[in-house]
This record gives sequence, structure tokens and C-alpha cells, in this order.
Amino acid sequence: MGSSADWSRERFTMDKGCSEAVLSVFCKLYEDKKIYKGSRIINWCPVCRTSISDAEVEYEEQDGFFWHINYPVVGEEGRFVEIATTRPETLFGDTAVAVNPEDDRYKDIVGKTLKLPCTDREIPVIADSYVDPEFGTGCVKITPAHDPNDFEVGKRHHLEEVVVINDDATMNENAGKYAGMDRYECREALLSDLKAQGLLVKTVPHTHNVGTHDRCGTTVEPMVKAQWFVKMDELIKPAAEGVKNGEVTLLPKRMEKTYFNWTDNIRDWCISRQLWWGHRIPAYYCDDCGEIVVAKEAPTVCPKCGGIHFTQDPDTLDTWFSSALWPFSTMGWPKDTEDLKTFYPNDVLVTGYDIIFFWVIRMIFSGYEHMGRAPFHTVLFHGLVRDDQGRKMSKSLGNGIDPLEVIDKYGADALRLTLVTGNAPGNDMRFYWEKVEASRNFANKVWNASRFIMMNLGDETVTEPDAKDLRPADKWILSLVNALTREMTVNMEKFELGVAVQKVYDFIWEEFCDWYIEIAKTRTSADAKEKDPSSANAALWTLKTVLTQALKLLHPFMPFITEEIYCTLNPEEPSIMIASFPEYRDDWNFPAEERTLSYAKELVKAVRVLRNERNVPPQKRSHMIVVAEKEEVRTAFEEGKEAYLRLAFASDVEIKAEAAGIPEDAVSVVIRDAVLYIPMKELVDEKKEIERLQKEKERLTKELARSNGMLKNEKFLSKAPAEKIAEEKAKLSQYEEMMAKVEEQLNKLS
RNA sequence: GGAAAGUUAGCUCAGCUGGGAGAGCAUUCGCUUGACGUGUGAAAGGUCGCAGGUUCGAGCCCUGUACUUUCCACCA
Repeated sequence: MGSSADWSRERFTMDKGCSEAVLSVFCKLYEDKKIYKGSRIINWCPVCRTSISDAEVEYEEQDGFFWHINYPVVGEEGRFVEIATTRPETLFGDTAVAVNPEDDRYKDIVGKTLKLPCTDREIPVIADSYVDPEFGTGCVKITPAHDPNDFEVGKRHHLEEVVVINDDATMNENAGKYAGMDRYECREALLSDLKAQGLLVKTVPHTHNVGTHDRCGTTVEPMVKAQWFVKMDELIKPAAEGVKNGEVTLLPKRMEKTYFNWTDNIRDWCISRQLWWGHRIPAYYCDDCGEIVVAKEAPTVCPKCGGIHFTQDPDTLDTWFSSALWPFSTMGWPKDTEDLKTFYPNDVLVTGYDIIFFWVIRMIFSGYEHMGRAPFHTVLFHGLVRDDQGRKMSKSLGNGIDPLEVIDKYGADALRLTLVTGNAPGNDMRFYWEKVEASRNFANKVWNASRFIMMNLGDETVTEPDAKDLRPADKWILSLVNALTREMTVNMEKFELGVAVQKVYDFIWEEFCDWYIEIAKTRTSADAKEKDPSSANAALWTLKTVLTQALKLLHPFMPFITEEIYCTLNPEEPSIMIASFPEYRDDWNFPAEERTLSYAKELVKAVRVLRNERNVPPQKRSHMIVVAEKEEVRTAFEEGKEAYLRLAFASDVEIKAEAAGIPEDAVSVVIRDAVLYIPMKELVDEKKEIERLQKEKERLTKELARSNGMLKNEKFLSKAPAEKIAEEKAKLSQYEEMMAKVEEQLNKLS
């Protein structure tokens, strides 16, 4: 892809340096009581057999059922409490049934005891405002060990936490005769038993969200387990504040909403994983008394009992724990290194919005906590590349595109250009091979234009011409590339890469290749070089200069092809990568020549339309007469002659102040500030001519109506800025002039 | 349940500070025009989702609404 990286600084989070940082951070946070070990509800993946953080749980909507089950009231024959559950197998972990204290229906049963079906246990009915009387039956089975909300309820009411599911999602001994069954197997068996006992009231279809592990897709099991957590409430404050007060800018700005949604609802971060791969938690347990010692290295003596045998905690850390430290762990921290001074804080983080919670936020709060300041001042979020149907690329769908395959077929530059073209920051993009093909075509265009220019340059050296030797077209293209430089730089600084590249693309293809190179051809041929060497030199110098500058502007988007051409074109230069980026220069601003060329282009376009309509063969040249009343317009046409003569298929051109002595059989076309006449038999076709003029008249009528409407609107005149009014007035008079001429032509023909 | 984004040409998408709707691809009709047919010239194609509002003026700002997508929450 052409990433310009210093590979000698390649880092991996398991490297010695990064590992050292991980140990330091863990110990420091533990000492500060910001890391703790506790028994809490965590998300458990029964397939990976590890805990996972909240951020790693993906919820997906699934069709399921609401099973209504009767729990008999102890001591009251025939009386039941009906609960509704989506997970009957957790019944064995129930330690209460809760109702809302305000719910009149159930006030009298609060405090009573229920018989837990299919067990020999009895559980109390409690009142808790967590219960929504409107939902389900208004009675909720409370399973503190296997549901996060029930866990909270259990804490409030000092309920026992009965774990009933094993790490592999089979039922444990607390499930009685169901022990050893898989959780779903148990569900079926239990339901069938309940039904047999007449305790299954009804089964209602119900769609609900089920949490799954983002890596393997397994339904996660909430479980109470002893795990390590990072206490987030204090840590997150400076990270939230930093974005609020502008120390860190998120682009596009809307990402701030997502960011604050997370920081405002932060929960403690479960960082321990029951995996082999990762940084092992630096906690050691005394084999004699169980004392926990957190240290970078294994302790030798237990501070509590003096024991000398220890067992290290087998758990590893969440992979994002080490990634969060990346901006400084890679620079030698905790040592105060030169690298750290130089490269921390960094400038811009470029990343996908899908890892804002996993990585971006965690880097920011880690930066504030350990370095005292944010790790970067700007985060630029890009979207995700999707398939041609807008679906996320995934292994299971097999719709992924291998970048290496794209590069093999079309080149890295083409892929790179594709990814930046026509895309606004943070927006997703669909992948189409056609887009890459279009990018490849542009690379080909740049390549061929360069080849042509180099061919024209030959072995001769070009010298910078005196200003007086530059022709209008030369000044015009210099003026354009100069303006382009300013504009695209502004876009780049605002991270509007798609807009910037579009401007460079348009300039190179349309202005430079389709106009300037075509115009310059007449001056760079072998004949022309001999006839007018100074003009040839000026054209060649301009070609080389503008191409070189355009290559620099294009380089960020197409690094390889620009480097190759640049070095061939400028053999004295070592690399485009270390060339300075162009800046706007006042001496390359030529408004008069821009005007001249705009007339030339308009004339050429008008001629093309005429000839196209009539299928005139390209070899056929013609004499042209341009009639313009204003002297400065005549001057412009005079000046631009060299630029348009060839492209307008003209043998010669006559520029006059008035339309006297124009041959009767001449075709005429009204252009801005002038009328163009081409006396040429094969061009004349009265019917077609009238058609064309009618069409032109229609267009002008519309424009006049629009312009008149604005200028007759007193409110517009009184409220719009003066320059807008002047601009509109100028347009109106131009249209009026053109209209008069078109009508005159029409009269003549009819 | 909360939030964000999208809705512009047949398709995929741009449109920067409100001031005559753009590109690429596709389509139609031409072209061995000095590098490029991966090219070149011309053309056709849009009520900017819908309804209000602000404004002299709205694709752009505001309100509402419909549909699509995504993120967050997870009510048992």
C-alpha cells in the first residue's frame, strides 16, 4: 500500500519493551487501587472458556420463547406464583422471586416462601423496584449467579449466588438429575418434566437479544467469577474532559457522540482472560496463606506469613490492555527515553470507527493516566470497506477481498486511489472492481502523459524561460496548478482527502492532459523546435514543471507511480518522498491568461459541437472569423490563437470588430462576448442550424428568466451582498447580448 | 429503549462558508486527431425521500415524517 514506515522500529505488544510497560502499568494501577480482583458477573464464553469484556459481546436478535412456569407457594395448596423466563435452565440457580413493591397484585405474597420446581429447595418472594409490573407476569425469578441484573438484586437482598453452569456450559451438581447435561439439553428435559407436573403454564414466542462472543459467535453465559478489573470511574474523567475541551479532536465530529456515550456510561473493565496467549497477570499467591502479591517479579518471601512458595495467577490480560499503552510503551516507557520525548505525544491517529471503544478510548485514558497528557491531538476515523452489496466482509460469508490480489491485478496505487476517491471521512465504502479499474486507468493516463512529455523533452535540457517567452497557455496552466496547490492543501489540512484527490485528478486529466498537452503539441514537434526554439523551450519547460508539481500533489495518493516518474524526469533528485511539498506562489497567478484560455476553450468547444452535429471529417480545416465588439475580447482571441487554432480545426482565423463582409454561406455560433463564423459549404444545413439556434434560444430564455427574476426582486437587491448583485448583473447583460445575436442569426436564416 | 448516519443521474458516490446540480461506471452517436481505445470528442439522463419552516435565495440551516444502515443499552 505504500505506507512509509520505519521498519527498524517494528513493535509487537509481546516484545520485551512493551511487556515491561504492561507490568509497570499493572503494578502501578494495583497500588493505586485502580486494579482489583473481585467476584462479579462477567461474560463467559463456554467455547473459548474465558471471560470477555463487555465490548467483546455482540448482541444479535434471536427468535426464542417466553416460558411461563408456576412456582408453588409453600403451605398454600393450589396457590402458585407464575413467572416468565427465556432461560428455564437457570431455575436451579434461583434464590428468590421478585415482584415490584408497588404492584397490588402481589403485595400479599411478598415474604412468603416458594417451592422451586424440580428441586427440593425453597426460595423467598422479595420486593424490588427493578421489576417492571408491565412486563411478563410481573414476577421475576432471581438468579444472581447467572444474570447481571439479578446479581445486583441479589446484592441488595443478600441472596445466595448459586452457580449451576460449568465452564463448558454443562449443568453442574446443583442441577440435580440434570447435572452433566448441556445447558440446552437441560432446558428441553426440564421443560418436559415441568409440563408433566403441570407447572408449565404456557409457551409464548418471543424475540430477544442474545449476547454472543464477537470472535466465535458462541452465546455468552453470564457468570459470577473471580476476575481482575480496572476501576474506570476516575480513569475515564480526563479522557472525557480532553475531548470536551479540544485537547483531542475527533473527526468527523459526530464520533464524539459515540465517544461520550461510552465515557458517560462507563463500567469497570474486566481484564483477565483464561487464555494461554497473552501477558500473564503479575499476581502471585502464597501457597501457605493465600496472600496476593502483585509485583513485576515473583516474590521470594510472603510478606504475611513468611512462606516461600508461590503460584502465579494463571490468567492473562485482555489483548487491548497492552494495546492501550502503545503510544508510549513502544517508545521505551517507563524509562524516560529520547524517543519518548520526541514522539510523545504523537499527532494524528488514523483508524476505523469500529475500534473506538476497544482501542482509541483506552489509549486516550492510558495516555492521561501514565503520561499526563493525551497521546495525540487528532483522531481521524475512516469507514469500513464493504462488499458490493454493502455487507461487512467476513470469513463466514467468504466475501472478503484480499488486497494483495487487487494489487497483483491493478497495482497498489490503483487500490490506494480507489480507497480515497469519492469518500467522505468516516463513511463506509462498497468495494467494486470497476472502481479499481477506473483508478488503474488514471494511473495509465499519468504514465502515458509522462511518457509523452519525456519523449518530447528528449535529451535536450530545458531552461527556465524568461517571463516574456511564456505563451498565454503556459501561464494559464501554471496559474491553474498554482491555484490547485492552494486549494488541495486546504482540503488536506482539513482531512478532506476525497475532495483533495478529486481536484488533483480533474486537473491532471482534464486541464493538463486534455487541454494543455494538446495545445503544447504544436510547439514541441521537431519542426516547431527548429522554427521557434524559444517557444518550444517554454512549452517543454512548462510541461516538465507542471508535471513535476502535479506529481508532488498526487504523491500522497499514488506513491509508487509518482516516485518512478519523478525520478526519471528529474534524475538529479533522489526521491519525491523527500522533495518539499509545493506551496502557492504569487508569481504564478495569471488572471489575464486564464481569461484568454477560457475564450479559447469556449471557441474550441463550440466548433466541436458544430462539426459533431454535421459529421465533418477531422482532416477538413476551415477558415474562421471571430467578431467581437470589445477590444479586450479581440485581444484575448488574438492572444489565444496559438492555443485554439489546431484544436478548432482552423486553417486560419480573422478577428474583427464588426460583422461586415462575412460570406453568406457561413455558419455562425454565438459564444460569450463574440460570434464565430465558419464559411464552409459542408457545414451549412439550414434545418440543423435553425434547430440548434432554437435550442440555444430556449436555454438563454431560461437563464434570462432566472436572472431577471432575481434582479427584479427588490428584496434580493436590498439584502444580498453587493458582489452577488454585481455578478448577477454582469451575467444578465451577457445573456441579453447573446440572445440578441442568436435572434439575429435566426432572423437571417428564416 | 437511546443515539448517529444515509436517502442526490440507471448503478456507486462526491458536493468544502447557503448564491446557476457534479464525478466514475453504464447508455447513445462520432473519432486509426502526433502519449494513452486502460484513449478521445459530443450527447442524453436528476422535483436532491416526503411535508412544513427560516432566508432575498435551501441539496446544504431548523422542525416533523417515512424508509435503510450502524452503534449503544439488554426487560427477566
